[in-house]
Amino acid sequence: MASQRRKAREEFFDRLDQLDDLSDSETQLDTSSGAKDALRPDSTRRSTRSKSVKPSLQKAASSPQVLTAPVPPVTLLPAASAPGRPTASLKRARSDAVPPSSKLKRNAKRKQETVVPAQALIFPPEMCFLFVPNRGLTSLQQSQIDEAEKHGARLAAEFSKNVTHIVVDSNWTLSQALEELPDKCHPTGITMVNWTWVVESLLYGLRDSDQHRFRVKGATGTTSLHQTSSTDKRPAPSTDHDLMVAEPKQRNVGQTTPQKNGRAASEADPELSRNETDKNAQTDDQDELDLLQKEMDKNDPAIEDLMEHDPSSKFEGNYVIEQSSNGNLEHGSFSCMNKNERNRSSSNPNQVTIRLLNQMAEIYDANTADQWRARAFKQAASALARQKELVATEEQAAKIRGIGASIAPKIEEIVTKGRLARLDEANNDPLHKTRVLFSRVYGVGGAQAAAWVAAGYTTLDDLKRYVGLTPNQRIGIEHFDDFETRIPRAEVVQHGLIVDHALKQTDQELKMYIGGSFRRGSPDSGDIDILITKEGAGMEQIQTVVMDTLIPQLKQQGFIVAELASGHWTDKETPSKWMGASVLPGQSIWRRLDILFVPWEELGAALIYWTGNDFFNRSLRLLASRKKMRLNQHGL
DNA sequence: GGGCTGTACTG
DNA sequence: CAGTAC
DNA sequence: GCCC
DNA sequence: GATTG
DNA sequence: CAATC
Repeated sequence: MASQRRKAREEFFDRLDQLDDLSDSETQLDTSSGAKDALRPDSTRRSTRSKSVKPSLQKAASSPQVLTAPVPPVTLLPAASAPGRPTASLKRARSDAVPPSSKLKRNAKRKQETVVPAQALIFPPEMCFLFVPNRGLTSLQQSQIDEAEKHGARLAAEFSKNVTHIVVDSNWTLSQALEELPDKCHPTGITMVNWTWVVESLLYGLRDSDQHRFRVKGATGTTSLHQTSSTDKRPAPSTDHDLMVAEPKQRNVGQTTPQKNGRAASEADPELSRNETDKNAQTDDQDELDLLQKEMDKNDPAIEDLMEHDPSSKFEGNYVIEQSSNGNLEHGSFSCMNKNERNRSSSNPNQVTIRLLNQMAEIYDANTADQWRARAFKQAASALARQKELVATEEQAAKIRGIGASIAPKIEEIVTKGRLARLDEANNDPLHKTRVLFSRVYGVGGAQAAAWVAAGYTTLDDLKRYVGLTPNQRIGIEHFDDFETRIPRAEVVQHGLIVDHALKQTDQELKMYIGGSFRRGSPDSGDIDILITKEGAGMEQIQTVVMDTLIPQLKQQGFIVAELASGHWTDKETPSKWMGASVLPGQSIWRRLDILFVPWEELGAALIYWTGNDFFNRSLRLLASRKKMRLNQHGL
């Protein structure tokens, strides 16, 4: 029986291994084999908790019957309408014993190389920096400059021949920066970079300045002002590969465990040719590879550590799950098994339809809290997003999986009339609009919104004045716009760097990853998801260090400005996440920041979860459950 | 008809 | 426990 | 609302 | 999908 | 096999 179980799990992973990338409505994920390997019980899963498995072997029925629990009675009070069905609680058999048997050598090796003496020289003596601006600096900037100096940076007080690098505040444009410089000086041949370059170099070793994100805003070339470097001819050269996340334009060339490939990678790794897809991009690929390689040779823990590497964590069986008989499962319909078609939303001919369908979903979310109907509309919209052609007729629409008898005619209606009566109806209803508005506040959902509307409130201001808001809701209202503003990818990095910096001061061994849409390669994100882990560490240790040291420090620094949820210790459970808000130095907009405490053992599963997206996770978990397994953020 | 992911935090 | 969020 |  | 007619 | 649950 135990072996059957094991086999099932093996198969589950094998299937996953066949995937090149994941389905995602917006972006493509470079499925890191890292995550998969991490989750995979290293091939020969020895009797995972098998004793605990045995007793409950009877049948799936022994596992939480909650699955069939009746929907609780719905009361008439608006606020109480349609509560979610209680979810099954898992029987958990947490194993904290059983140390990882085989650390991957890969990792061990990497480890070694990674350890850099604290005060290593980062900037070679021939470099000379001029910072722009070089007065009126924020304390953060000043300390960064100090730090740079400690690591070998030579500073110039003003422009001179000696200057090799002009470092411009990341928020400044090129023209702004030039005004700071003497007119006559023509910084030809001098490298212009933005501040990020220095910060990243400090944290991770000298960065290649010839990268997009180090460009001064408004500059055309990557580096030298008037030097037209031929490397800039291509429209979008290397972007983020040292971030090791989804490569926006082409298939990910780099291995997910690049450090292992060493030089050989660029030569004749069969893996690479397998990945080769775009003949025209050959040179680009080569260049990118070289760049990537350079980074790897320098082998900084680099941002690579921020997001992705091969953690070689291993999974410890956590759940007592049932293996009843069960035959084979056809899985033609799991979106988690599809590649992402990368149909850029901007170019999707069904754009309008998608938007309206999503609005329909919003209605059911906020108005009637009908999660299933809302879900159906969202899935239908998502299905349309995957179409390459305009879907104009009911017949066309009905063929698409996820679109049925009710939505199909709506699609035709939208395409022919440009509008949807049902939606107009709702939009003309001020009560509906107010409900939707209210439920957009952080901490307010459909039920609360409906209750407030029913009580006669119509504006956010009303709520502030007359309603007993929870602290979180108050923050949600105060920063309503902030929290709805998308976060540019570059800013996500900034937040990540600040956290990472503080992290390293706390304990060099702590590692962090940025997850969420950032990790999926999105050009912008709704919030910032950060996973913190440490080799060999458990949840308690990480939670403690983060809550006792990291968070207070970041608060004191003014970076963390709000705490929305931080959990509390109980007899049995250690808090596993922190949610709050952060602000970049010198800025005013608050960003939603989530920090997750991830035990080393669970890194793989945690990465899967926190990389998402929603649809992907749900699909993958559903797939697991059909196989009589359960997947969550802790493991399979 | 019955399922639709599975969990954590707040009040 | 319901509501909300991830 | 969709799917099985 | 299972049941029903 | 389609309609129904």
